[in-house]
Amino acid sequence: MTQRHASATIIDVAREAGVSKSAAARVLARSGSASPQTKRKVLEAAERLGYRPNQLAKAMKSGLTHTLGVVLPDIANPFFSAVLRGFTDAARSAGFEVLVSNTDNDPEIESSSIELLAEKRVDGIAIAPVLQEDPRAIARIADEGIPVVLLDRRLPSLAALPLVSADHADATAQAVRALIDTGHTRIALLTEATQSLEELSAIAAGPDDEHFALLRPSAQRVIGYLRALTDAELSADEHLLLRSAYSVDDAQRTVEAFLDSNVTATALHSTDAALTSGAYRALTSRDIAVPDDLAFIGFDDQDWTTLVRPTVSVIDQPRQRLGATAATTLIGAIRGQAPAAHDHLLKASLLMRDSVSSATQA
Amino acid sequence: MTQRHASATIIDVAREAGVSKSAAARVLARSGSASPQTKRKVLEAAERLGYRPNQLAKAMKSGLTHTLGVVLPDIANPFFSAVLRGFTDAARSAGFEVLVSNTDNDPEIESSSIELLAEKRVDGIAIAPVLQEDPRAIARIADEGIPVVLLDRRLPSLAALPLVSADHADATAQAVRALIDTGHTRIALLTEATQSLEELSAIAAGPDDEHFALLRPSAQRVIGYLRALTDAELSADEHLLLRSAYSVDDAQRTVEAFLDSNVTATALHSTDAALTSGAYRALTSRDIAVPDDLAFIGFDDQDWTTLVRPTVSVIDQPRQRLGATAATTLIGAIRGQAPAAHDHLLKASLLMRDSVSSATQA
DNA sequence: ATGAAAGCGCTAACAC
DNA sequence: GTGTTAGCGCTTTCAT
Repeated sequence: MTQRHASATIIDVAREAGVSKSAAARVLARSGSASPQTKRKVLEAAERLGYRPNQLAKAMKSGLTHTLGVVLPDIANPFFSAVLRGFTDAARSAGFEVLVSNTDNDPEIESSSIELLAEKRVDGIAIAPVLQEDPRAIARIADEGIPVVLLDRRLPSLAALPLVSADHADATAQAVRALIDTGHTRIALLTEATQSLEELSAIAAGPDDEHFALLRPSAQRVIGYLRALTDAELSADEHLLLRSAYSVDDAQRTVEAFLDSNVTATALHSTDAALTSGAYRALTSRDIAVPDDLAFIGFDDQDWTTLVRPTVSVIDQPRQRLGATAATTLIGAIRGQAPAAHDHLLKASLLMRDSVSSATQA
Repeated sequence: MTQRHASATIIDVAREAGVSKSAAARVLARSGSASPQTKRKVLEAAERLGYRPNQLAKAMKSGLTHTLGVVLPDIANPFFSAVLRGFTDAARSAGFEVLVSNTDNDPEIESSSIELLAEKRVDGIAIAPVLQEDPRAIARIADEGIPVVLLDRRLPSLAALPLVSADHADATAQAVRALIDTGHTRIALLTEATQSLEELSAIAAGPDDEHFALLRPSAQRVIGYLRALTDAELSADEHLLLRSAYSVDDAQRTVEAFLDSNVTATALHSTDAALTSGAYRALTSRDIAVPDDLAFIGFDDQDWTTLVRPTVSVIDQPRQRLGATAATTLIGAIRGQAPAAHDHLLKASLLMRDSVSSATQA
């Protein structure tokens, strides 16, 4: 059976059916008209030959590949793999395939990936951009009119592009509010943000303007923290802002140092997945009784959070929905629809579990 | 700046440079020869116009898209997302892009995905096939000469296709041997396999023949268990084979029922990721002291296994390497190289942690 | 060294 | 209703 490659073309089908190329094309693409006879002959010939339309040729004619590109830092990361899942599902149900790229947060790889996707003529691209100064590859394709949507984060020079992300400030605010509601007033926040408390406080006091919109997710989350405190008439304390790099180990060290210090807090919220793992390790290594000595709310619904005891309360981002929204936004743009909104900020939700006691405490 | 779509073509470049289409083509593809002058003029024109080669057109001519397809049950599953990561990395460094599809273990979706990938003329396809009777879509593309490699599992009717997977039998044997070495003789095995102990024992007693090769991963793992027992002159006990569906909840129920029964065991090994989570939950819910009351070895190096106390020993499959091997095998086949081996069975490794006591026990 | 022209598989006017 | 033809962007003989 092993026949050599080269599947039948529309010409082969036409010959086999004894009709012209265009007659065959019309039947196969169900466009134009054809007599029942022709239709039958063509369909049978196609069946017999195992005809399979060549989408490359179609794309050359139509200018549409029905393929979307998605550029992510690391698809092995649970957050992005869930986003990708949502993205591919939404794409598929709209008749699009998905070309994926990893960047490992390397600007070089990012731009070459984007360039390649553009050469393959994808109809649109979703990008969780590397946080860098000069994302010229992104700017270029956007300039050329290829639909682009930003995922999870925005870059200052790319303010014009639509964004799909979680509402980072609200996410953290939810966690902090929940802690305040259960009686906590000394709430530590583990963050990747590097801005000073003054700087962040100034932005938190203002509206959600451009200044705010251009902050990284980590900084926006701190803003949510500060606003929740302010709403409850609590004041922020520099010593409760624990700074860590995006790394489990660094987060663990940071939290351990905090626990070993004489700064007191009754609750801790960590603002991303890696920080949450690191913080949890620190709590374990220092034998902290959770929630009695310290209440804890993590970030992202990682599977271990319900495997450990006590189970860990978390802020859960709608990961698959983020991906799906990015895909549908892109597809809308491809179809020439005016976007319903420039940005899509999806709300995260708080999953309350045992690492926060429900009882109000002193 | 927002100019309308349609990037410059080679004709535009030729005109801008004042040379013929073919001259421009030769320079841009660095094939054939061209005078230094022509070269310079063309390159400058291309630069000025922001020329970007159209890979669709190239593919139409060459018959090669430099795109690989990969069809997986669920890319949000950590095992497959790691495999995908390895796959895309290897593909990219060989100059290939990757088109992904999820099947959700639905045969319909699988075949339509494969069909679509074939229509897009991918150069090769890696598939972790849905376990079903009649994978005709796979058989068809393989018959047509499109390079195909199977990932993680093989289907009876697809014995001719190359396979890249972990050495499942060896993986479980490693775990069981380690338990035996620390003094255990009553070792329970949590498995998805549904075959009877007799049937499996018969296969375990034989060589790694076709019969063995066509078993599902879960059954191959049981074979490894049986062989490790035999090697240590221990006999298998039906009661120690705990059967569960592929689901955390079912695994938890199964293990709880076992713990509540009067069957005794001093060690437990769970043979895939979901079963491991479920088993761990059961151990927690029944307050089993690990490793003192029961030693435990899980499957797949999930991140929670080092977050819980005691940390959980696991069998770790080389996930990214599986993906990378699939990609390189495929690319080799595309380039017409005879495969180094029909199958690639990669060894898993045992990560010894605290859920097994190092001391030999009675 | 360079240009003209054919063709990859398909679609869409346009005639008949 | 059906066939002829041009052309999407590129590569590649083949002359010149």
